[in-house]
Amino acid sequence: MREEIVEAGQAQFHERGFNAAAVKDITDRAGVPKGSFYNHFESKEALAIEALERYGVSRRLGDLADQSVEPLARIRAHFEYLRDEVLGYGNLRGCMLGNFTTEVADHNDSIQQLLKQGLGLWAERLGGALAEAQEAGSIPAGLDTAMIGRYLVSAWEGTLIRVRAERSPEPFDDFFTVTFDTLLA
Amino acid sequence: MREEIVEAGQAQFHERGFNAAAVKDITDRAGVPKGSFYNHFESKEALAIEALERYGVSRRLGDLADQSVEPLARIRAHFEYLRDEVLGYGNLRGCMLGNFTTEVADHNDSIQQLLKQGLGLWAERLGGALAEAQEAGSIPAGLDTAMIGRYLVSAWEGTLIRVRAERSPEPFDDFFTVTFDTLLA
DNA sequence: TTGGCTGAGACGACCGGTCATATTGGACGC
DNA sequence: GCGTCCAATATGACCGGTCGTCTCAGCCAA
Repeated sequence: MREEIVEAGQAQFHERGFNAAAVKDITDRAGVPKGSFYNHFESKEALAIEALERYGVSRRLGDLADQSVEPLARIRAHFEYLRDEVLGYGNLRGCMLGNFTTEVADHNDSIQQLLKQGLGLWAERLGGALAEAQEAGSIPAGLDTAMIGRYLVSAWEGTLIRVRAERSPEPFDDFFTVTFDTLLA
Repeated sequence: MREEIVEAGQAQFHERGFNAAAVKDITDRAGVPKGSFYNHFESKEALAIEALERYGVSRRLGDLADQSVEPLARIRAHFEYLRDEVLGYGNLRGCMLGNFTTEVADHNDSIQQLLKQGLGLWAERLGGALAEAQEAGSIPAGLDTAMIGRYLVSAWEGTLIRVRAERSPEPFDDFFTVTFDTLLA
């Protein structure tokens, strides 16, 4: 039962956002009685924290360190994976890390800390793969790879905002073209 | 009285987001009785739409077309203006366009349309200034300026997400350095 | 019988919106 | 200029609904 609640929670938070996703919506989706919720979670916030942690894992940051794939190709595949997920949602929902930052982070220190770590880790992993790409001579030698990694997190999160505003995958094209054909070329 | 409500609405929506900003919070902040609200606005959503339009105007996109300033300097000044505003909020709040996109756009077509237009206009203006900079020889000749304009909107919105997650202005440094010293250099 | 777990529904707070009544401002007539 | 009337606006209590959380009666296993 607990597992069903976590999955349902993640889906509802992702789809509606934290405030608009009611505990009742989550338990309905999980097919469990609403009263049972507090037998498993201390609060709605506690579930949100667990859902965010699960989401972070599903970003598959490990792929960015996969030595069997060329660094630049890894980075591209990573963003393609993320893009394809959003395409599967019909260009809705965005990224849970970005969504929660926007809706919750200013007012909730626990969640803000978690998001800071999550986004920071992602940027770091990107920076790592970029450094490898630089060593391999795939990207210009003068780039500060840690900084570019951070910039790409920004560019990606913003791309998702545009995808949602436009309800179109076209901003992804901008991201891939400018990132790989201009910035990293 | 109506003006007070609009200003209070904009402040509350910006600070708390659409769902968490109650009509009562807005009227309290405006110093008007709650019942008066519906004499001036049909609904909370109607106020949000007006607040968003006001916010769009306050982005001062006209500055991007100011012929008395060099194009690249205009662009930089434009982002510095936006950055300074966020610094004034203590690295909280983000951009209302991005915030509403994240929280509301998936579920509200009217607001989604408005946000699409708002972000699109901004990208277009940036693209225009970039094209001028390119003609002036300030940025590389091979760049697709319209696409870069769109990419910069993404990079900026994502930068604001990181600023909020980290509660730190450092992501702005990444933005300015990578944008002006790498991407447009 | 006892102890632990479960879950339906109660609880108090909050929400957007309504509406009967009160107040105000402007137009008109003297 | 002043008084009256009416339309417009203001007001705050109320409405029905939703919300996160908690409680306690019921159930089940040992």
